Amino acid sequence: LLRIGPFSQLARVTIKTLRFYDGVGLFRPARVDPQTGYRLYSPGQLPALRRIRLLRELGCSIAEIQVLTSTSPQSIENRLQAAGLRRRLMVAVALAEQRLRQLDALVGPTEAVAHSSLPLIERQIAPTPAFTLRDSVSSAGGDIHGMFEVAEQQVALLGRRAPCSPFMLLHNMDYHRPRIDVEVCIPVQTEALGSAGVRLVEPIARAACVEFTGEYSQAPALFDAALESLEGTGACLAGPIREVYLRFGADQRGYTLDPQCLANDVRQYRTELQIPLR
Amino acid sequence: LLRIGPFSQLARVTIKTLRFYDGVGLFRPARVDPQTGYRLYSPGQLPALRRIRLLRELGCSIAEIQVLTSTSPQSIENRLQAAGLRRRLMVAVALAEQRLRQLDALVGPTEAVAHSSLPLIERQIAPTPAFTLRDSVSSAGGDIHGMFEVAEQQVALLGRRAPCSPFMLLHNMDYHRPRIDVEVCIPVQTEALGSAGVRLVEPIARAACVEFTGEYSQAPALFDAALESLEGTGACLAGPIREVYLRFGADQRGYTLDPQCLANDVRQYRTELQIPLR
DNA sequence: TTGCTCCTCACGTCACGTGAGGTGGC
DNA sequence: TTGCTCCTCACGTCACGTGAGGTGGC
Repeated sequence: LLRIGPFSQLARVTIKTLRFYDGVGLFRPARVDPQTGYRLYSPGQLPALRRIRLLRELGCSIAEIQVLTSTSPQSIENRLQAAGLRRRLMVAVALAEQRLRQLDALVGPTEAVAHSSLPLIERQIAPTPAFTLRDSVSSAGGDIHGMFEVAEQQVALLGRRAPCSPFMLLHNMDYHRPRIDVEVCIPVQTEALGSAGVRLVEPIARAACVEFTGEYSQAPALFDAALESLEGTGACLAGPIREVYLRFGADQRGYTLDPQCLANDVRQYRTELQIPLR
Repeated sequence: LLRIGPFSQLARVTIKTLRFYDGVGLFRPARVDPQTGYRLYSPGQLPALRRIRLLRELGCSIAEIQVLTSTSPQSIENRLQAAGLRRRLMVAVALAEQRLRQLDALVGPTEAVAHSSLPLIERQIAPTPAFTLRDSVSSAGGDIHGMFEVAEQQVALLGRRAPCSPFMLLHNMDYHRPRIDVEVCIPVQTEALGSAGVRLVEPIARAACVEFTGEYSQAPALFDAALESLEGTGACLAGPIREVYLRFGADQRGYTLDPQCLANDVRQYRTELQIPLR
């Protein structure tokens, strides 16, 4: 059993949210220590909480979720309700897209400015087995660097490093926030699938790709420019954005990397941005 | 100058919202009667309010809108901000679509149930000049019938009725709400374009169409079924849904309709549902 | 006079977040 | 003992909505 802190990190919700859900009776801890009042959660409760969070993000109110999750999950009513959710979300998406068009009309024809010659290349990205570590970090600091250090050390212990570039998934698809939801990925050999922390990272059917040199802080602006230049094409974002580190710096404490992919000077760093489209 | 009530109807916002915006200084009435305290708005303020509402629906906070609308609308910062909005909305849409897929995965493969043989036909719909009347009405009552009566009477006065079926646009794209945003449309001859209340209703490049017989109350369920049966196709809702009244009842007070499109018995009503797709 | 609209002011709502003041565990 | 985590309780936030109690205009 986990205390509220570790459990909240696993579930990617705040402690405050867990206490709130306990208070309204939506999601209760597995056990409450009668001495201390500490809430204790079991990892087995994660799927239930994930379902609740999904429904919230789909626009359900707490009261609706109470109803949906209190009845047997296999009941027909439940499925019908789920169908209603589908419709609701489709409608929400359609309304959002309509507003997008209204916004474009309001701002006026985005002259040729944005459609400058950004060297966007469309590619397919193959599925990749990788050791991954996911966390919500400050977009400012060097937290991601630390995560890569830990991940490389773990892979070194595993002894199945694949000779490919490490990369990162940006799950919230948006650089412009104080905190971002990132998953750092170290490619490993296929045989390592099944080890703890290793998963098959999904392929991308259609990715718009750009490379850049130097500081990582350029990525957000480049991402914006890429989205802008896709404006008239009707393309939509279709999943987490990836940053692939072609040449980068590393501490190499407890592991060793191929010197070909390393650079001492930030100005020689080389990174590719991959934007999944539909 | 209009009092708050009529202005709120024109702008499709509540009186409470207008008072709230006045209170926080976001959107002020053109004049306030010093005697009564009555707020007086000019129709010329409508575009500004529409812009504010659009920004709200795009997810801007009141504070952000204050900043965006206080500077000159042509300033470069403003356009950049608008670009940021574009990104924000694209990201929101992508996240929503991702959740849609998660939902489908959660509910499990929607067996062959929904994909039953709904006779959906894809068609193009031509642009149509029409006299239109738009309002937010209760989805339960017969308010829409009343709107059609008024509209037909107006068109009779105009004397340019086109021999086509009247129809309705459901702007919120969702039947399942207490109040719906509808625009009733009476087709008129092209020459009537320019008369008050007459506009060219947009074409639909791709519409999924179904006809049904009898009570209008069947439309919501049919709409749901249509969306469900489109599930695997990747199609998205692309605009307001239309109901076309092929055969229907009418009071004909002050106007006369072609008997071919009329039915005395509800059971002989004939309606087509047109769902714009992308 | 009636019925409708408008006013202000205070409080409610929704899903949490913030912060104070205090305790438990290593 | 220190530093960290946890607790409760009360209040704050955001963008309005609700309702009371009262006035203006035809």
